[in-house]
Order: sequence, then structure tokens, then C-alpha cells
Amino acid sequence: MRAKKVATDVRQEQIAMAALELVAERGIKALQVADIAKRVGVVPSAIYRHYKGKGDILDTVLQLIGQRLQENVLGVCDETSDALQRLELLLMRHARLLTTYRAIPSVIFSEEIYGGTPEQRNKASSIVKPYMRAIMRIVSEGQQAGAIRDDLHARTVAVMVMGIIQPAAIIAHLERGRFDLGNHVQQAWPVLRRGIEVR
Amino acid sequence: MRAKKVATDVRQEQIAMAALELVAERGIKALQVADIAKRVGVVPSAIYRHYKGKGDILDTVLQLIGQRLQENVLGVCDETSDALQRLELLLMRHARLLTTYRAIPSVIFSEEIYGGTPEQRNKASSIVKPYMRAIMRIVSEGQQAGAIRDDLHARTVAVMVMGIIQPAAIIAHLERGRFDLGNHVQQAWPVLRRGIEVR
DNA sequence: TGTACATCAGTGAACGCGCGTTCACTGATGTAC
DNA sequence: TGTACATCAGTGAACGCGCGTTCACTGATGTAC
Repeated sequence: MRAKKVATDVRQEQIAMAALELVAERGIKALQVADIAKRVGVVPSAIYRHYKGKGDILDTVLQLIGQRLQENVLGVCDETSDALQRLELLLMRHARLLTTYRAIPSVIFSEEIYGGTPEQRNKASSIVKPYMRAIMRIVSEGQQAGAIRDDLHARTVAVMVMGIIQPAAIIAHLERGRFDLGNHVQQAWPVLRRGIEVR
Repeated sequence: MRAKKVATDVRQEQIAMAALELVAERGIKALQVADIAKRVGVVPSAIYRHYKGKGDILDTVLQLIGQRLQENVLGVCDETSDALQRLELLLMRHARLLTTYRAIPSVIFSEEIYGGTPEQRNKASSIVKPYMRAIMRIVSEGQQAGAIRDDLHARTVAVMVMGIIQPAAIIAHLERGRFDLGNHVQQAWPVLRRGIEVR
């Protein structure tokens, strides 16, 4: 059955979203052009009317993920100006994001980085680094405001913030439901907070 | 040139070690039978004299990694009976292990888990879970000894311990040398310690 | 309002590459006599 | 000590599968007249 003809800009978006979903569900490694096509409702070769190749689709997916992360940062910075609250809210949003897009960690922190060409590694960097930098900025401001200990490197704190989510996300994945990511964040954040806040 | 004939038990070990090294350097995804063969010094088809297939080799590699982690646990438990010290030493050993076998996180926390069949996921689990359980045991003992707050779930603490290493390992990989993993552990551990210890 | 044409998304068959794996054959090594 | 034989690791060619990608062709859609 022939798929309905659709303008290329619309299809491009459909393809990108389908790819994002597939990656979120199954991880990058499992992403296949044929699956994207099936989800969009066209034949595999049709994909090439709208993207130059699989690599281009992947780039778009990475961009989309980076975008989501940056939106979270902007969101929490709007909600409050207190650094510790910002970090807490960011963790909660991140947990929610990962619950929806379960395999995001597999994108950001995985074979793309280890396996690949320097080129691939750069792409991964271009998502992780800005996000890390945004967290560091929140931390630094908190230090200047006197809320966070300033005898710590902002980077150390930022990495520890990521450390609350990341292994937890993987365990949540392994244990398929018997581990509640949001719950873990609620337990763990006060602990980290106690470690970094000025007494 | 024909490779020297070597007994199968010796070759098996050589193959396993070569595979471990390759995985450590480049990640699981990049592991190829041909590369293992080259490193061992035989032709690819020779590998099949000693292993049933690539899957079997990978299983052995996973076992080896799990073994290393368990050795670390046993080691630190020998060195001291203080739970907080045990955790600190374990982190340091883990950091050292990851510096040698850089791509281990890519094995434990990655596509193996997300991508694959439930079978693959189970294999990954069988490394991560016992390690997590060992850390939890150290934490529980620390709580009973009154060194670690007992209003926290042992599991939460254990996950946070992993959280010191794991994102850091990835960043270290991304930044190729500009980020010192051991140094991060030294910075971060006292922070977590302050979060979990009894005041 | 109707017709002719150009454009361009969709199709399915086929290609090609990478890579794990198989297979018939080779030849070194150790053992039986 | 020497010879014949069985065993078994090593070899290279070839196979086959998965999957991304290409290509000639189709046919729907919108525009010009």
C-alpha cells in the first residue's frame, strides 16, 4: 500500500521523532533505518528522499536530546533563583525525561563515545559539555551567593549532580520497574545537598 | 606465516585476554573476531578452534571484569573494617581499574543493557548486581557500626557511591586526559562522606 | 473550469560492504609399537 | 631409537546474513495556460 505523499519538511520531522523514540526505547545501537521507515509508514528507501543517510538522522536525534536538556536548564532557572533548588528541580526534571526517554543515557554515555571515531566522540561531547557547563554555572552562582561551599570545584559538584541520576538510570533500566528513579532522586538529593551546602 | 601450534587451554586464555584488552580500549561495540585473532597472532578462523563463537568470548570477558570488581571488594574488606574507609578505598581502586581498562563503563553501563535481548541484559545484570550488592553490604555494616546514617537506604548510598565514579569516568574519556579520575574521587568522596556519615 | 506538464515523494528490487562463521585441507606434535 | 599413525591447532577461501544505500520507475499533486 502506497504511503500518502507528504511534504519533505513534515517528513523530516516525522523521521526525526520516530528515530528519537526508537533510540529512547532501544538505544542507539539498535536503531535501524528500516525500523524508522516502518514507524513513519513508508518504505526504507523513502527515507533517503528526506535525509542524506542514517548519520544525518542520528545527528538530528542528538540535537533534539541536547535541546531537551537545555530546556530543562532554562526551565529551572526560570522557576527559582536559588542554586540548590535549581539543582534539585533539574534532577527531578532529568529523572522525568529519562523515564520518558529511557535509553537517553545509552546515547550520551556509551558506545558513541567509546566505540567510535573522534568525530562521533565530538558529537557526544557537544551534548554533554554544554549541559555540564550549565550545571557548573548554577553551582558557581550558588557559591557566590553563599549557598554552596566555595572550597569545592564547581566541576566536582556538577559531576556529582550527574552522578545521582546516571547510575540510577541504568539500574532502573536493569531492574525494569522495581527501581523508581524519581524516588531515588528524592532520597539522594538531600544527601548530596548536605555534602555541598554551607552549614 | 603459520602461527605456532599452542594448546587449547592456553589459547583460550590468550583469546580472552586479547578480547578484554580490545574491549577496554575501544568498547564492546568495536570488538571484532578478526581483531582478536590479529592480536593473538592467528587467523580469524583459528579462533573457532577454541571458542564456539563471539558470544562465548564476550561471556568470558564479562566474567573477567566481574572478577576484577569482586577482587577489589575483597581487597578493601581485607585492608580495613571501617565502612567509610572501605568505600573510599573501593572508589580509589575502581578509579585505578578504569584508568587501566578505560572502556569498562561502556560494558557495564551501555548498549549491552539497552540494546539487546533480555539475555544480554541478564549478563550485564550479573556483573552489576553482585557488585552493587557488595557495596550495599559494606554500607549496611557501616550503619550497624554507627558510622553511616541509618535513616538512609543502603541502596541509595550504594548507588551514590557508584555515582562518584561513573559520570566521571565518561567525562574523563571525553576529555582525554584533561580530567583526572583519581583526582575527582579525592575531591568528591569527602563530599559524599559528609552527606552520609553520622555527625 | 479543464487539460498538459513538471515536480517530487513513494516503491521495490538489487547492490555492496562488513563481519561472523564454516569447511576442506595442511602440517606440526606427541604417542604407540 | 626410529617409524607410523592419530590428533588437533592453524589456514585461506568462501559463504551468508544483516543492513544501509542506490536506482529506475511510478503516480499523486500543484501549477501554468
